[in-house]
Formats: sequence, C-alpha cells, structure tokens
Amino acid sequence: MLRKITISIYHPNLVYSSFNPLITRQLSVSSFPPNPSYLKSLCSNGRLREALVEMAAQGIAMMFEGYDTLLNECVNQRAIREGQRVHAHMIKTCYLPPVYLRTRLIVLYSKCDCLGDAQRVLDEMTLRNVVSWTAMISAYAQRGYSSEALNLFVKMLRSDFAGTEPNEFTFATVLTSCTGPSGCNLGRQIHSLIIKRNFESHIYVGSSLLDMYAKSGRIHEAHRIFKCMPERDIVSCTAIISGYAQLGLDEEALKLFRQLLREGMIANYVTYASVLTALSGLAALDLGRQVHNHVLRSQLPSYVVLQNSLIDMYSKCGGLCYSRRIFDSMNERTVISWNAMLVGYSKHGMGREVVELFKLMREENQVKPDSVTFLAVLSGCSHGGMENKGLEIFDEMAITRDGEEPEMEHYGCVVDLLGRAGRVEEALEFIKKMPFEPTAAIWGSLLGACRVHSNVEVGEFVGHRLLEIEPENAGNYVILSNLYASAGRWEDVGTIRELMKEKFVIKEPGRSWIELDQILHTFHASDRSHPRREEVSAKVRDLSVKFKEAGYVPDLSCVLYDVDEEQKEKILLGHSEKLALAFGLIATSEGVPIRVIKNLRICVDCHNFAKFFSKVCGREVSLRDKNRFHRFVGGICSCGDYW
DNA sequence: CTAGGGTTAG
Repeated sequence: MLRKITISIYHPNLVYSSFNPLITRQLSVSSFPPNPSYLKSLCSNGRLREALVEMAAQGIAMMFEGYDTLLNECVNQRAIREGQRVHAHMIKTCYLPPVYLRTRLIVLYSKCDCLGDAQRVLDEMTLRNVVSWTAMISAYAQRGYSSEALNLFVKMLRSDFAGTEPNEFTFATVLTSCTGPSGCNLGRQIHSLIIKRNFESHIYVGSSLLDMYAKSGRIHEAHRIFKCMPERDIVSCTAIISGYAQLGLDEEALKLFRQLLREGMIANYVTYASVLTALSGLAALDLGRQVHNHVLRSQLPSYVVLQNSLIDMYSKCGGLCYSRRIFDSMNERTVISWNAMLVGYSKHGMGREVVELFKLMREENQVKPDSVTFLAVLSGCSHGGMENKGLEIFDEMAITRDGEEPEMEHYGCVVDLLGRAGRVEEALEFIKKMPFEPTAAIWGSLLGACRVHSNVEVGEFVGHRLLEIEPENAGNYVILSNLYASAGRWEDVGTIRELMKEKFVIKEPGRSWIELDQILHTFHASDRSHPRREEVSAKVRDLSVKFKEAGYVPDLSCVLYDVDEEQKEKILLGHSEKLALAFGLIATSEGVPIRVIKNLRICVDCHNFAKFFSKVCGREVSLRDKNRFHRFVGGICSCGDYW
C-alpha cells in the first residue's frame, strides 16, 4: 500500500515525491529532507546503500548534483550493482543526463569491466566531448582491446562534433594500443599528429611515445624521445630502462639505470622490477643482490610485482634458495609468483620440488594454475627426471576440461617427456596424433632425444623433416651430424656438411660470461678481446691436456666447419664457455664454485669438458645455458646428460 | 569526468 508524504522543499530542483513505505521504514525521520549534500555526507561516510535508498525515496526528483555524488561513489567503490540502480533511476524518471554524467557512466561501466554497457552509453550520446571519447578509448586500451581502441580513435578524428579534438590524455592512451607488428606504423602516424598538435614534449604523451617505440623494437627512436623530453619523471625513466630490458639489451638497461640514479632518479617498485629483469638476463647475482639491498633500504611497501621479479632474478642468477625465501615470506601471491618459483625449480632440474610445489599450490587453492603453470610443471618434470609424473599431469590436464586446455607448447613438453624416457617411437606417434601441425621446436626436441638415445632410424626421419622446415638453423645440422657420427655413418655426416654449406645461417654468435666482483667478463668464441686472453687460452690448452689424461676425448662432430681434425680441436677449445671456465679458474681462489652463463645451448663437447673440469679441478660448476642450469659436481651433471 | 612505465612462459 502506498502512502504519500509531502516533504519540505528547500532545493530548487527537488519536487514532491512518492515513495514506498517498505523502504522508508529503514530511514529515520531526521534524515529528511534528502538533499544532495546529505547524499554526499552519507557517501563520504561509506554509506552508499543508504544514499541509494534516499535516491529511491526521491522518486522522480533527482538532479545533476545528486547523481554526480552517487556515481562518484559508485566509481570509487567499483559498485556496479549500485551504479546500475542509479542509471536505471535516470531512465525511469526520464532524466536526460548531460555529457558530464554520461561520461561518468562510461567510466563506471568500464572500471567494472562492463565494456558493452559503456559503449552503449557512448553510442546513445548525441553530444560527446573529448573526455567521453577518451574514457571509452582508455577502457578498451587498458583491457588489451587494441583494435577497438584504435578504431574508436579514428572514429573520433572523423567526428564532426565540436570538442572532439584529441588532447594529451587521448594521445597518451591511444599510443598504448599501438602494439604488434602494425603498431609502429600506426604509432608513427599518431606521432605526427602529436607533433602537429604540439604535444610531443608533454610528459605523459612523451613516455607513452617512447614506450611505443621501444616495444616495437625501435629503441634508438625511443631513446631520442627520452633525451628530448624537457622534463623527466620516474615513469619516463622506467619506461626507457624497461624498453632496453625487454629487448634483451640488459647491459644497456643496467647502465642507464645506474646513470639515472646518479642523476638523482628515485626508483620506485616498477623501476626495480624492470632493472631486475635485466639482471635476470645477465645472471648477475652480485649485482642482483645489490639491487635487492637498495630495495630493502628504500623501505618500499611490499609489492607482489616486485617480489615476483626478485624470485625470478634469484632463480635465474643461480640463487634459488633466496627465491624460495622470498616466496615463503610473501603474504599475498599471484599466479605469477607460483609460476616464477616453479620455473626456477624446473630450470635447475629439480623435478621433485616442482611436483611438491605444484601440489601445494593445488592444496592451498588460492590461485588457479594457468597455462604457464602447466608449462613450468611439465618441463620441470622433464628436466627433473620425473617423466611418469609429468605424463600423469598432462593426462589430468587433457581430461579435466574445466581448467586449462593443453596448447601446442604443452604437447611439446610431452614429446620432451617421452623422448627423455627413451620412448622415442611413442613420441613420434604422439606427434602424428596431435591436433596441431608440429613446429620446428617439437621436431627439434625429438631429434635431441634421438641423439641421446642413439636412435638413428627415427632421428634420420625427424632430422630431415626438420631440415625442410628450418633449413637456416645450424643446430639441427649439428645434432643430425652428431647422430650419424655416433653410428659411424661418416658418409651421411659428409652429406649433412654439404647441405649445410649453402644454407647455414649464424643467428647469434656464441657468448659466455662470468661475474666477478660485480663485473661481467664476457668471452666470444675464439676470443681475442679480453685483456687476459693469452693467459686464458693457454689455460684452456693446459686443461685439455690434463683432462685427456683423465679420459676426455674431444667430440669433433660438434664442429660445423669442413677442416682437418687438428683445426677442429682448436675450434672446440675456442668455445666461449671453455674460455669463461678457464678464466674463472684463474681469477678465483681454490674451492670457490664457478658460475658461467652462456647465451646459447651448451654443446656436447663443452658439456663433457665441464664434467672433467668439475672432477679434475675439484670445482663445482654452475652453467646456465639458454634452456636451463647445469650443475657439475665431481664429473656428473645435474641434467643427467639430457638437455 | 579522460592519461604514461611493471613480474612468470615462448
């Protein structure tokens, strides 16, 4: 039953209202008459619900200020249901919101992930201003809908309405959607608009611009913009540092970080996360520790992102126990924290720990495993000698369709698992039955298995398949020729060498480095650049002689060039990881473990050399190659000779 | 009312 109440009017826009007594029962009489400042005071006391009841009580009578107050609060609290009620109220009472309020609605819907509703509000607007356009573009951009953001931007440029010229907000936003292969082209066009409108030196636009160039690989252009910016702040500095780091230009990133610190930059957690990425790439443990100390001294609150990158940095620098310490100390973990830790164990070949941690993750049930998690777990099982457990987990993954659907990479892991277990034929059958066209990486992993298990028959088939898809990859020729050599099929070794001559492409020269007192010493194959080169190569020759006495036989099939055996041996001794090992032996004191990092996968001969190194020299060796860590102790490697 | 940099995997 409805009851009519007349309330006193003191607000010019407020008229008589009828309301439902069921609602009013909750209201104290003293709260009347409702007015915008009363709504405001309710909102500021966190009493949004009561404010909404007030709104309902006002029936047909709400005007700008009241709606503005309520929408503001809904946006702040990300309260979508309440926001919808406010919106519905506008419609029901035939209130026609001005551009400003409609824009608030767009913002509300987009912050609550209701992009369709936000777009509908924009579509219904007959008048739009730059803010309404920008809010919608930003909604798409922030959620990764790049093409929608860009299309909307173009639509905005074509729009005839007044007040639709993009401003600095629009440019800063839309540039973040210029990603991917065509991103840079679009970005350049937008850049020219920016120059025309004189926004190039704006600090937000500038950092967005330089980030766009950096992310599309045009780091010099990015750096030019950075240098030209009339003022810098922590975001623009971080953007350029992370630009270098993301492209793998780790040393440049580190150099810039140090230089900017010297110039007075106050790093924040994003800056640290970015520079830690660079240090992960360099595997520079001492430098990483130093940055960690900076972090601790700066007394930042704990940020999950930063802790995640610390976990990653320590594990990639060979300090896995520190990773675990950080992981255990976290009071909040994201899926990335778990993944980083799992990947750490996986790269160190610690299969048992991978399985244990994965079990813990499922038991805790706070964070749902994603496709990266499964990748880490499967490859961890493979590298850690837990083949059956890995196959079991893959089957679970394929059966329990509720979670992650296996992707190509997961199938690749299974090929790896089967291959490692010596089930090479089964792996081949598995590839044939996959719902994907096998990639070069998948054939490559099977070829590696064939080499380790000396399965020439399957290896030959796989190898030739691989040479068809990837004729430019030198590694494939090496492994196939290794395989033929191990079976004594010298004629076929010769054929492979002939094939190679025409197509052989060196993608990336081999390079190894070692960190001593926060300084990285880098060696290239047959290096002539290091100041102590003579001493180092003499040491390698010396070691080779010693190791031969202990049973070392140089594996000449690892050499690609068509030269005589003596030359081949000389080339082998010039491999960068041998130089780095020898340098480590010279430059560190007895008994100290030696950590070497290599940018490519380690070759069979160097792997063997390192084994003898650990045994004969009595030094523990940790060697990180492109795929994983190898830990050599007493002549045995943690990878079990399978990598 | 609208804006820029970040962590795992490949």
